[in-house]
Formats: sequence, C-alpha cells, structure tokens
Amino acid sequence: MPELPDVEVYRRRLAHGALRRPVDEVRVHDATLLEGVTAEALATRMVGRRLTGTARRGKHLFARVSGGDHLVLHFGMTGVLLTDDVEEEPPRHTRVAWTLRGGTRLLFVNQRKLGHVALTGDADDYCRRHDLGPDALDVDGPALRRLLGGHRGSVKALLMDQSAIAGLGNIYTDEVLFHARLDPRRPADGIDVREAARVHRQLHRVVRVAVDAGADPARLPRGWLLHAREQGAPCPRGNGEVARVRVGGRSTYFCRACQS
DNA sequence: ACCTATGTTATCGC
DNA sequence: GGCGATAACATAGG
Repeated sequence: MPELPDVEVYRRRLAHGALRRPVDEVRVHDATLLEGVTAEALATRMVGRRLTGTARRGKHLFARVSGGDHLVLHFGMTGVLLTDDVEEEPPRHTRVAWTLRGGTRLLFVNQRKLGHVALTGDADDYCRRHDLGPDALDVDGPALRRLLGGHRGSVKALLMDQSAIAGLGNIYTDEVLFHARLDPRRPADGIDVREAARVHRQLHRVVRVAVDAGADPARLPRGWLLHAREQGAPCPRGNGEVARVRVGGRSTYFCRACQS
C-alpha cells in the first residue's frame, strides 16, 4: 500500500486518533524493524510522553514526541498504521504497538518486514541522512523541469527516485505517466516543456484525488490505470491494450497507444 | 519449484 | 559521478 497517498492517510489517522494522550506502553513484537534504537530505548523514550504533532515527507511519517524526539515510521511494501482498542486482539503481523491512555492503541503492522521504526531528535536531519528529496507535493513546475533536465535515465526512474522527489512509488508513478500520456521509458532529459507541465499537473491531480479517496483503490476513478495493471488488459482510455515492461527494475504498465 | 509483489540499499560493470 | 542491472532483505500467494 504505502506510497505518498497511503502514508498521508496514515498521518491523518494518527493526527486524529493518537495525539495528546500519554503513552502507557510500547510493545515491540518484532525488533527487526527497529532502526538505530533498541526495544528498551524505544519504550524508555516514549512511555509517559505524548505524541503532539505529525509530519510527512514522501513515504516517511513523523510524529513529534513530547520531550523532543520524533517517531519515524516507514512502511516498506506492506506496512500499515492502524488504531484499535487494547481490548481487541491485534492483527497478524503487528510488529510494534503503542498503548495510549484511555485504551486506544496505535499499531504498526507489516507483513514483509521491510519498513522501519526509528526515533530521531531532528526530522530534517533524518531526511538528510536518508537522502530524501522534497515531498512530491512541494515540487513546483520549474523545480520538476530542472529535475527532468538533469537526468539521462528514464522519466519513470526519476519520478521513483526518492532523493529527487519523495513520495511516488511504482503504482502511482505509472498512474501519473498514464494521465500525462508519456512513455515511462522516455529519457527524462528528453521531456519538453509542455510534457513536463503535463507531468506536474497530473502528479498533483493524481495524488490529490488519491488522498481524497483515502488511498482506497476501490474508491479511485474507473478510468485509472491501477485497475488495469495486467498485460493485455484493455486500456482504461479505450485505445489500445495495457503492456507490461520492466523499467528501473520494476514492472511497469502503460498503453502504447496513449503514451508516447 | 517457479514467478510475482505498493520499497530501499549495496554492489558490479559500463 | 550517473545509470542500469542484479541481488538482497522477509513473507505470502498464485
């Protein structure tokens, strides 16, 4: 699930359901996902404190912890952030659980263990150390044009490069390029000004619509490519059929008739 | 047994 | 240094 729209949904979930209540317990069910912090240190630095605010940069979610720390959550390919009640049985693959005063519980659930849970004193510094570029929604037209012009690789590889633009993953990159009607294999520095404007416009539109739909595929428009990610599927725009190629090491779906 | 999968990182070769 | 390809991480499903 977790690309920018999904993580934004998690951020709002945390902001609306988990702030300002003291942390009563931190339970680490699987420490493999902890990055640079032990289970003991995570508990010591969080129990008795409160989450006081949220931020997101690309696919990384930050929650300010009273006392000066910031909780960092990264979801990998299969992570989700849920809230439930302490009385309930936590779902399978729950890796870390925070019990909050009043009985709400925050759950970091991750089937494949590719994500991270960390603590940092400085979120910007964390982003620098992890080479995170600006959030995709903060990249304006001229900045995007500069990025495109500076890369000889494919436009898809650039859009997925988190050090260039943070937030787009495999699914939404394909979606943006489908709506911008560009072949994902096109060299980024060969994209002209009009095409770059389409990428910028569609990037913002696709992300906004996805966030408004709660990043729930079932609620995303019928005409979107993500419903047709299968070789030979009819193109959602009714032209050709969907092709599958490999770009930047990832399965890439696009319509040869619509995208050039 | 094989392939695939919404992510990231290290390594090798050009 | 940039870029593509590949494997690795860990797990599940077809």
